[in-house]
Amino acid sequence: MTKAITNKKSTGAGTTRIQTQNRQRIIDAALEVFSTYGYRGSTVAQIADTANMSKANLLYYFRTKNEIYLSLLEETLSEWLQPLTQINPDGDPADEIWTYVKAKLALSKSNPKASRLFANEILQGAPMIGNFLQTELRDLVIAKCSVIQQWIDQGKLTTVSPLHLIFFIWAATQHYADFSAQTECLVDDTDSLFDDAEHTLKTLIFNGLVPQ
Amino acid sequence: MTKAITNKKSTGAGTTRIQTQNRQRIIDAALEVFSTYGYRGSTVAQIADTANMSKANLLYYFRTKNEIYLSLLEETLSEWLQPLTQINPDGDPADEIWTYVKAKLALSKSNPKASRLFANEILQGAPMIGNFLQTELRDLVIAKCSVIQQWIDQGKLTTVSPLHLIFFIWAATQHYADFSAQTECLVDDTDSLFDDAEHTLKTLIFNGLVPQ
DNA sequence: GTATAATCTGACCAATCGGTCAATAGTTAA
DNA sequence: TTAACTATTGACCGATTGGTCAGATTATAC
Repeated sequence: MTKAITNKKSTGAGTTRIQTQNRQRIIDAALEVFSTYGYRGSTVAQIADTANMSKANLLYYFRTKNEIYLSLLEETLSEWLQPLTQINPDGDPADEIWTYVKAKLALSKSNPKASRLFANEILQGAPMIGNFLQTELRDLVIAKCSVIQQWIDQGKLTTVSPLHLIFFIWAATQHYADFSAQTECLVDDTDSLFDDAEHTLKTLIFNGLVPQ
Repeated sequence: MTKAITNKKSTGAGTTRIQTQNRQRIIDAALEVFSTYGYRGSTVAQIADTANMSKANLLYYFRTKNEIYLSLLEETLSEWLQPLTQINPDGDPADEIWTYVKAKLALSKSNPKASRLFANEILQGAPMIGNFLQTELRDLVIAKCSVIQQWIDQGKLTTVSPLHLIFFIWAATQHYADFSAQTECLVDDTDSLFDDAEHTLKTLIFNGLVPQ
C-alpha cells in the first residue's frame, strides 16, 4: 500500500493548482460513496455526481475506478493506524492503553466514514488491502502485542491475550462508526453518545463488570 | 420485517416439494453472495450461479433481487436476535450476561455469514431494516436495558450504561465474524481463536484489565 | 396414458456499467 | 496576441445489469 499510485499526466513533475484541488474533491466524494456502498456497490457516475463533476472529467484525473479507490485507501490508512503506533512501551500500561482507546474513539467520532471504508473493504474479504494486512499491519500488531505481553509479565495488567485485547478495542471503538445507523436508532441522547461510550468502556477495562 | 414476503404462484396455498427445496437453495446462495458483497454489490446472476440454477429459473421463485434479499433477512434476523431475548431477569446477573456473551460468540463462529449480512446492511445505512431497528429491535433492547439497570441498582453489577454494555458485547463478539478477513491475517493459532477470545473477554468483563 | 399444471430455459430487452475519444473551452507564459 | 498546454465535455463503445417472455420440458393428478 505504500507505493505511489498517483500517475502524472504528460510532462511529468508539475502538479497544477487545479489538479490538487480537483483530486481532493474527487477523493472526498469517493470517501462519501465508497464508505457507504463498498467498492462493488459504488459507481463512477455516483462519485462524479457527489463531486459535482462530469464522469469524463473525473476519469481525466483518475484513469479507473480502482485507481480512485486505491488512492483513497492509501490516504486514509495511515491516519487510521496512527494511534496504535503511538503506544509507548515506557509509559504507564493503563495510561497507554486508555490513551489508545480514547484516540480510537475520537477517530470513530471525527471520521466515521474512514472506519466504514475499511469495514466494507474487510467485510468483502480485503481484496485490495489483503497484502497490507499480512505485512505492515501484522508487523505493527505483533510489535505492540509484545509490548502488552511485557506489561502483563510485569504484573501491570491482568493476564489476557494481547492480540484479543487489541481486537476488543478495535471492535468496541469502531462499532460506533461502522454501525452508527443502528446505534442512532437505539440511543436517546445522541449528544452524549461518545461520552457515555467512553465512560462504560473505562469502567469495563479498569474495573470489570462485577463489583469486587 | 414481520410481514410475509413470500408470494405464492397461481393457485394459492400449495407449496410443492420442489418449491421448498429450490427456495432454500436460493436462500443459501443468496446468503453466500449478499454477505460478501452487500446488496448493491451482488448480482442475480452470481446468486444463480452459486445456486447452480439458471438466472431465469431463480427469478421464477423470487420475482426480484430485492425479494430474495428481504426473504433472506427475515429468515436470518430472528436467529440472530434470539440470544438477547433469552436474558432472564430472575437469573444471576453475571451468569446471564456471560451466557449471552457466549451465545453471541458461538453464533459468530457457527454463522459468520449471517453476521456479515447484517453488517453490510447496517454499514450501508440499514435501508431495508431501518424500520425494524426502530421498532422491534428498539423495544427488545429497551426491555433488556431496564433489566440490566435493575441489576446495577441492586449493586450486582458495576455502574455502566446498559445500552453501551450491549453495544460492547455486540461489537466484541460480532467482530470475529465481520472482520474475519483481518483476524485471520493476524492470528497464528486459528483453532483456538474463539477459545482465546472467550477467555480474554471473560477476564475483561469479570476482572477488568488492571489488577486490583 | 393423458391432460393439466408446475418447472425450466435461451433469447431478448432497456438501462446502466466502466471507460474512450475527438473536439471544445479555459489557462498560462512568451 | 498568440501559441502551447491544461481542463472539460458530450457522444459513444462493448459489457453487464435486473428483469421479461414464449415456448420447451418435466412432474403430478386422474
